[in-house]
Amino acid sequence: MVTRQLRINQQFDLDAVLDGTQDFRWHPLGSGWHSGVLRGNLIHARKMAVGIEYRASRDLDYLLKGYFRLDENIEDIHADLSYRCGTVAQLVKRHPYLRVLRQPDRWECMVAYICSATAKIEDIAAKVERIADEFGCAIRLDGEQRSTFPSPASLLDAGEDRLADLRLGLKRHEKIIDAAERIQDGRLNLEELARPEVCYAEAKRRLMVCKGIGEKIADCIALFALDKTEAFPVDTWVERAMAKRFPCAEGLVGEELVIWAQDRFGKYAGYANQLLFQEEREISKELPGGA
DNA sequence: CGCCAGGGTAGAC
DNA sequence: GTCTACCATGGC
Repeated sequence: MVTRQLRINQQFDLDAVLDGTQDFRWHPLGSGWHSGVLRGNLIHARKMAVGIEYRASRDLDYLLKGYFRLDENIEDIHADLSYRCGTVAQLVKRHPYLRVLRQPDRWECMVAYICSATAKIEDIAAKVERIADEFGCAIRLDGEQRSTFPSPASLLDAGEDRLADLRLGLKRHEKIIDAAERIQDGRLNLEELARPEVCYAEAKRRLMVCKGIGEKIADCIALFALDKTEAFPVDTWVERAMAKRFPCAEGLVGEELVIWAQDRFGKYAGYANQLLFQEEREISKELPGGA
């Protein structure tokens, strides 16, 4: 067991980062602590003045640096986005600590977003947790027990019926099994798609072959798990946010809107996407029912 | 009880 | 190409 401080030499706020809802496997523990599962590691973390403090079974500094994208300079990205778009410049000021996570378990991320269609955030988290608790391995830390996320092989082993018993809704068990089979037999290789040589469009195309993965979910996986920062997932929130702020993009649907956004926001369109998403969510929290 | 919540798909026109 | 019903589940 280790307790470590990870010093972060750039603007960073763990609470704000985890308030973004890209990774569904974090929940609050009280007293500012958060519990999460990263690549099979149970971790307890809290915000510090100059970074974070965490407890885990081993040193996770390297893993966390990748996860939080500390290898890139967020200020440069903010500057680029702000130069390209005044509207996004305002959003950067309002959400300076928002980050796009690079999720280390690509498979888990894929399953999580397959579970995301027409579900509320808490429901998605609950579904992912149910899958882990049922088919993953128990892991413990300081009296808390959670579960690793099961591999494709583990889920195939368990079988579609047992997955269906979890009541994931919208025939998600079929879609998850289909994805697991593709990974298992090599038709789909997430590690390869994550390589920089594989471009965004190609990665997205390969993902969309899978059952239950359309434009939006493919973009989520590409952005959060495959390191394609130009991915631009258009859900109902982003659609609303865009309609309000970019009347000139009115009428664009599906891929047309994605291309428009990438043209305007550039290589880090995904960051602009998350800023729009976060802002829209906060607005709706403040004014329930407001258009 | 009716409504809605991070979409995707097949079938109809 | 665009529109529609349907897919399930839980919470309010």
